[in-house]
Amino acid sequence: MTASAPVTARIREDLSSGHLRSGQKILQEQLAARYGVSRIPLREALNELQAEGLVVHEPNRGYFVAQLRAQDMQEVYRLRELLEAEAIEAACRNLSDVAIDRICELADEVELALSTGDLGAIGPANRAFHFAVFQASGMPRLTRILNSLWDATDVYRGLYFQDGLNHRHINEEHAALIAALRVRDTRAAVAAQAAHRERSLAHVSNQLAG
Amino acid sequence: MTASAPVTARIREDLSSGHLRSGQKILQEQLAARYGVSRIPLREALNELQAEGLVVHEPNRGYFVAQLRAQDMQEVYRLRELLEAEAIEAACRNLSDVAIDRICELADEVELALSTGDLGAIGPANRAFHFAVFQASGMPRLTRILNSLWDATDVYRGLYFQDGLNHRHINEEHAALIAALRVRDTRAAVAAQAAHRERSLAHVSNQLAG
DNA sequence: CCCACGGAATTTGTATACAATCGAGAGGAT
DNA sequence: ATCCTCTCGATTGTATACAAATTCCGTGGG
Repeated sequence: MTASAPVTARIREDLSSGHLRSGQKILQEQLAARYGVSRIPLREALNELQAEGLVVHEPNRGYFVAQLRAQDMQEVYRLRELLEAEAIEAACRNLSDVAIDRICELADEVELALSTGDLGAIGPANRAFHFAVFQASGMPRLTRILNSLWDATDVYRGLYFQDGLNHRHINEEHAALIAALRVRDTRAAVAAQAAHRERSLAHVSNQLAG
Repeated sequence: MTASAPVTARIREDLSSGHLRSGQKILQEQLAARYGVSRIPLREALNELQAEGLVVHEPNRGYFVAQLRAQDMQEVYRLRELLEAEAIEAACRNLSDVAIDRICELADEVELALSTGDLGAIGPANRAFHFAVFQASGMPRLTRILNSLWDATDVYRGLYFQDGLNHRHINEEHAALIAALRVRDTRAAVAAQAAHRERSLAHVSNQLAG
């Protein structure tokens, strides 16, 4: 999709900024006008978001913003726990040394973005890093599902990176993951990813509560 | 979607019948004419199928039938293994006795469809049975992902039910699953589901090889 | 003989226009 | 007064129409 990809991104922004509120009905014409496109690419974007569970669709009634409760959040993280472990185990079997070097570079980019405070770049850099690992699993469906799960909570993760207290932990945990991958210590790699995820979950849970 | 739901079903048929072949480019106008609709609901259907991995989309180049290899099949079944175990464990915690009775009825419907040889009804009945269990997990995203994984291989499962030799196994395995659920024996329930799935995988693998 | 280039034709992506459906609100019956 | 029904407005879903992109094929050059 050429026009619908930017639209998808803008809907995500409106979701995280609160312009689109939980449970609210989505007026297609109005949103399309807001984004300066017609209803057709908007609907394409909404369908994509529906696959991620961010909006729901009822035939002849339209799209609604999904209501994310703490329970949903826990489900997403539980699924991530299962699937990321699988991805990392497979990646450990597949990763070449040069691929690990590449992943290391991506971690450096995250560190750079964190230190310079380039808020817009942190999220994408972090995602690029983690998904370089996931993709190494050689399991494209798994990677796609994980993408979808990350998207489902991305909305709430924005503020996580802004809190400077987290920066050191993030870099340390990334380093631990890479170290484990280098020596093909599957268990340690899975554990590093788990610790990383738990911290994120804790933050997002607070976010949702507050 | 009102018009695109039937279209999705017809694309699935064309996929399983071989009218749409692996890797083939999809000509939207041609397919839309074949189904007697415009390109818009067709595209909605294709997007849904893309989320399931049955077709792939390249911007400004169009949709292509995904190429399923044995490796992809194994990925799908591995993911099912992980996720169905999770779903059944959660279901074991949630299921009430009356809910189990309902599931039992669904198993009876499968048995009925098998014995009467109502080929069109077996697949949906079987799915209704298994997803009644999955839904009891109370994890809507998990259920949706499983749906998507089942859809991805449904195309190849058609012939599985037609082979009368499988009927007895299917009924026995369903009964074993229900029995385990009744006494909340999580491990046995997961094992029953696993045995059921393995048999299906074996059949589908042969299918793909031949 | 092979490769690169350019333009026409096909095909995709999007905007506009129209038909079908849903829901709110007025009006009347019980 | 409350509930039901019907109508009208608003909104969705789909068809048609048009612009942008890509692919294919023929031509010219190396």
